[in-house]
Amino acid sequence: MAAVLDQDGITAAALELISKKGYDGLTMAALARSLGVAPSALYNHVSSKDEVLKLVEEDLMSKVDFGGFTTLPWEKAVRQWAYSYRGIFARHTPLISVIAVLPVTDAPQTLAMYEAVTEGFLRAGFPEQQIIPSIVALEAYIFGAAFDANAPADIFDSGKLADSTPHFTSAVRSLGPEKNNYPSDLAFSLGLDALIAGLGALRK
Amino acid sequence: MAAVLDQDGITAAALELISKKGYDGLTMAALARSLGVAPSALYNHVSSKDEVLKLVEEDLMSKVDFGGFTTLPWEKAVRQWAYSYRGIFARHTPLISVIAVLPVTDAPQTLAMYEAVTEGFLRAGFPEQQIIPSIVALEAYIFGAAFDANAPADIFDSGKLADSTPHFTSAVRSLGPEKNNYPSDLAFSLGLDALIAGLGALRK
DNA sequence: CCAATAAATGAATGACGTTCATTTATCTCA
DNA sequence: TGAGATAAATGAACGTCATTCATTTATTGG
Repeated sequence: MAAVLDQDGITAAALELISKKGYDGLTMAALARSLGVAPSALYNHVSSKDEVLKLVEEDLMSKVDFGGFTTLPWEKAVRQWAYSYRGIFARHTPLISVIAVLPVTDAPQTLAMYEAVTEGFLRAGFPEQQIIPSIVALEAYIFGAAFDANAPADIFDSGKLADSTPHFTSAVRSLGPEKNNYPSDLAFSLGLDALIAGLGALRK
Repeated sequence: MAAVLDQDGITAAALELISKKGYDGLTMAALARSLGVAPSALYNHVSSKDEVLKLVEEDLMSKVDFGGFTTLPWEKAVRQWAYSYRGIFARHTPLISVIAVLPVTDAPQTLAMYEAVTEGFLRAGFPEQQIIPSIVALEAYIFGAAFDANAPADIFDSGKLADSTPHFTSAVRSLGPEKNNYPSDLAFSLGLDALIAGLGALRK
């Protein structure tokens, strides 16, 4: 029979569906409909919805910009990589719980990224044993920050409990003249600088 | 009618169910069964499963140890708080996507924690405007690290693609004589030290 | 040209969260 | 004491999912 479907097409359709309807809109039925096919037909090409998510994840990983590790000083390369990584996964937070625990075996794009980042760390003078822990720490921060980037502006509104949390409430107010100015970007930059400085000191 | 149920009982039952069967086992039906009640009875006390998750979250927040902020030097207090926070949520990662985006309004335990942490930062000499961004950065790292703590030991096994990722594969091997020695704890300590050093420099 | 195979179909299944009309027990107040 | 009013529990029913499977259909290779 004419191959209407394949994994690449499914991945592309899933990405488009996610961008239009979000992760709630990503159902096997909706995915099949967008491909003009019955839901059960998808199972000839993927074994489960989880595999669809893995395909999407790999595709996203290939879009993370790690090019700086061959052209820029280490600090700038890390910053560029981290911003790109966070920017992409901030719009795909439901994938983070999958990725963070997913073995890299048979995830070529993910491995390619790790290889490039590792090379960049080596070139910058990191001892080999420090590299993986450093990358893990950076990734943890990036994933956490990706969640943050989706927080509503009023996440720190203490509401009617403001009286019992005076210092916190005042600190929130101090962020700007407008109430509830959530500092996701400022915080990301602040923490990233700290991590870069602290990890950078591990170089020999 | 005799009040068989209330929010505290539901929260406690949910926590026990989670600890025994994990988050997959936390269904409204299972929760009701563990309370000796019909599923629909739960809806007299909570408006949705999401509210159950919020109740669980608040309960966990009350268990995070932020006591050091009144008794220890800032660095040690942050470390104690961060380890406690990560330790608790590492076993509750499905909640992280909820928390990270949940307004603190009407979350008294969460607010109490933020108030204590804010006070600790003030006492340590942080400018008011730097405090919330610093906390946000630390929390991002803690949440990301909580995911990490659940990664399987062989997450970095490059498998048959090892040949195309020589530097990365070698860096992973360098971590220990045994293959696939996942450095979640080492990485957490490394990144946390970096963050503490970097953020600590913001004190006046 | 036929048989093997890959792919698509549609009906069915079993979880799951949630709703709702109804029943049941307790509390309030005359 | 007794009669509402009310809070709480019930069980049946829904709609939405992911997933399975027997069956049909089209293509391909020997």
